[in-house]
Amino acid sequence: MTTINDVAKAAGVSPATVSRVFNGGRVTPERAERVRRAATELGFAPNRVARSLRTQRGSVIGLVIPDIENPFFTSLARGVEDAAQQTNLSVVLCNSDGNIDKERHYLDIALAEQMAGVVVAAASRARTDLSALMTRGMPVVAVDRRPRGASVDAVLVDNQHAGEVATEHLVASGYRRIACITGPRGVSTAEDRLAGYRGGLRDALLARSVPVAEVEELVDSYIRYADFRVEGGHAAMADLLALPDPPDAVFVANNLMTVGALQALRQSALAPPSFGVLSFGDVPWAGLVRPSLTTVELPSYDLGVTAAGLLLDRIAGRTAPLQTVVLRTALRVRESTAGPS
Amino acid sequence: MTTINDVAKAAGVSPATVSRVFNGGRVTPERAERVRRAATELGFAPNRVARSLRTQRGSVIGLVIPDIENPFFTSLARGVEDAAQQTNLSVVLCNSDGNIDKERHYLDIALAEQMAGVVVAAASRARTDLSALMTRGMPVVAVDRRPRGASVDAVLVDNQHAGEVATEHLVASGYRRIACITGPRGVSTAEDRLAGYRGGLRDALLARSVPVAEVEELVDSYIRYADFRVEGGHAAMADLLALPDPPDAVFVANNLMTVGALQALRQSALAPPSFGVLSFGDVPWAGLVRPSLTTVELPSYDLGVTAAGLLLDRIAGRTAPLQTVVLRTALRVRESTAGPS
DNA sequence: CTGAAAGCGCTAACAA
DNA sequence: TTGTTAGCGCTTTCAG
Repeated sequence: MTTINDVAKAAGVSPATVSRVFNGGRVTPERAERVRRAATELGFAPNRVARSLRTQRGSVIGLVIPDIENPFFTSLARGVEDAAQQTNLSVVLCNSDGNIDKERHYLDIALAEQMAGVVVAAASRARTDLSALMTRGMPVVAVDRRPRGASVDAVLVDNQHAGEVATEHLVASGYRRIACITGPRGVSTAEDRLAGYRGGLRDALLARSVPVAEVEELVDSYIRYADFRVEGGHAAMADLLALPDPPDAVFVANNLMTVGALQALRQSALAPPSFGVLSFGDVPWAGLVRPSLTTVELPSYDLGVTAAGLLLDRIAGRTAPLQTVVLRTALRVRESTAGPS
Repeated sequence: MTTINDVAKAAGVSPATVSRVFNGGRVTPERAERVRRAATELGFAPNRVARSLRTQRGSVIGLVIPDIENPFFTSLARGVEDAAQQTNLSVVLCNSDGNIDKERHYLDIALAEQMAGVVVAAASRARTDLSALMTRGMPVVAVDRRPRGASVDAVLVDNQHAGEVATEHLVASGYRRIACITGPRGVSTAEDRLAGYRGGLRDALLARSVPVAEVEELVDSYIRYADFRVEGGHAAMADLLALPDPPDAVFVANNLMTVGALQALRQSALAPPSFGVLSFGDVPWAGLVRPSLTTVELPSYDLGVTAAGLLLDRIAGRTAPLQTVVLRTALRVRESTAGPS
């Protein structure tokens, strides 16, 4: 392995000068040129590990997400990677599986590895603990969810608003008994999307002059909490269909659960659009299924790019006050919510 | 940041002893206990960067793939990550986009970062150059494609055999004019799948007593080379449909192009299974589209696990001769190839 | 502008 | 078994 010393010797300068050439220090053009030539000749590339040790700052950022196989995070990851690449930073992929312990393990590694920073889609809003990173001054940006009480930059989507818009769309399409399958209790994204659903549906019921007293009970009876996974969506849908007065449409709070819900519907010989289905979170194949699927499109790639951008700024030393960026969603209407009958 | 020295001081031992405690060296239980206690009290975690510099071997492996957004690689990546995690190695994600230069850049970083090893799905069989890594003794495992002339362990699937099986299935289902959309010329996976198609179809035609002289020409006329991407699949399918005697079924050599092909079919008001569609490479939604999609299922997750396993063995010092592991595919028959009529 | 020298935190000989 | 010592390759004062 050729080191900075080899290059220095070959170019007839000191190691310090070589270092300066590679880090934008002031060196006379003539010597700089000599150094550069020697470097290419010897096939020299600075040893990042040594540099990291010396500067106490690595050239790697961590990306902690629940699961890269969820298309939402796949795309987010790609955004982070593309943005990081611009600044010559590498991305370490960490799948937490929504498991608090696994997540903590990765955060510890981020510290031990002296990573330059971390982008984290927290496993839990309440229990994810970023304080160790903060204490050591490691830049952190939260995406999708912001851990409670953590003072970090965050990039989010307006879940509640999107949930409301989605529900209103189902109402407007003529569905009357609209159910909601949301994520685990206590997970902010799940709660927010549910809140949007609640708001949208409550308004609709009141407009239909359902007595105020009955509204809450009616709304509640059509809500199921699941786990943001395929199986959970399946079980919840099956449960809803077993109701004495089953729903005629469902707002599913994430893409994975939508897959499960569709399976359950099929097993009951039900299909959109006579049974309305609206998925929160796009899936790559939404336009291909027959009928095509109406979705709330999340800007997952941009979420990644934006989060990485914020992180890179912090790494570069920006000291501005904390920011929260909220990216907008878009309701993409397709066939699965064309209306009953 | 607490260092090994702080712990040593607190425990009343030498830094070397602390190091040994954390690396399985021989230390009397009593002192080891004292060290461990001091370590937890001080919240000490060994600095991986310093260790990497000292040992010349990092605790990070590189994963170089064309694109994490391709579900095949998503799943492969997850497999690699899961396997690496077992050994406390982290995975750096590198998307080459099939671009030779981007790929080389990442391989250079692997060197500079002193990564413990690299799993690579080469951008090009002919042009991907692993020699720099080999020279420096960095363990490398190839997945999916094996760069020409590189002496590395490899984990592959039997593309040709799978292509043959797929084609035979289309024949058996009653389709008569079976086309093939494959990947770029010179890409081994594309060529192998095509070879399988050729073999399968040739046999079928001969069995149908088509004159030997005509067979090759017939087969060739239904072959299109595309780029393994959605757009390419779309264009190729459109082109095939414009033929005077258009095909009645198509074998598409990867999942992305299948999406494009399906779009093109839809635009021509054609649909499976009257027009047979068989995709090489599974897609998460294959069972959900209507009609559901017959696919050659690739063991992408296991490909990742196996490759990482091989790599970890090498990192651990295995010196056994080079291995090539071929994982088997499975034809998953669904509705899209139920037959014409 | 340039070079000498001092480590960053850790591990691996070598001695004891 | 334990401690001492000498770096891994780089950056960064501090003199010159």
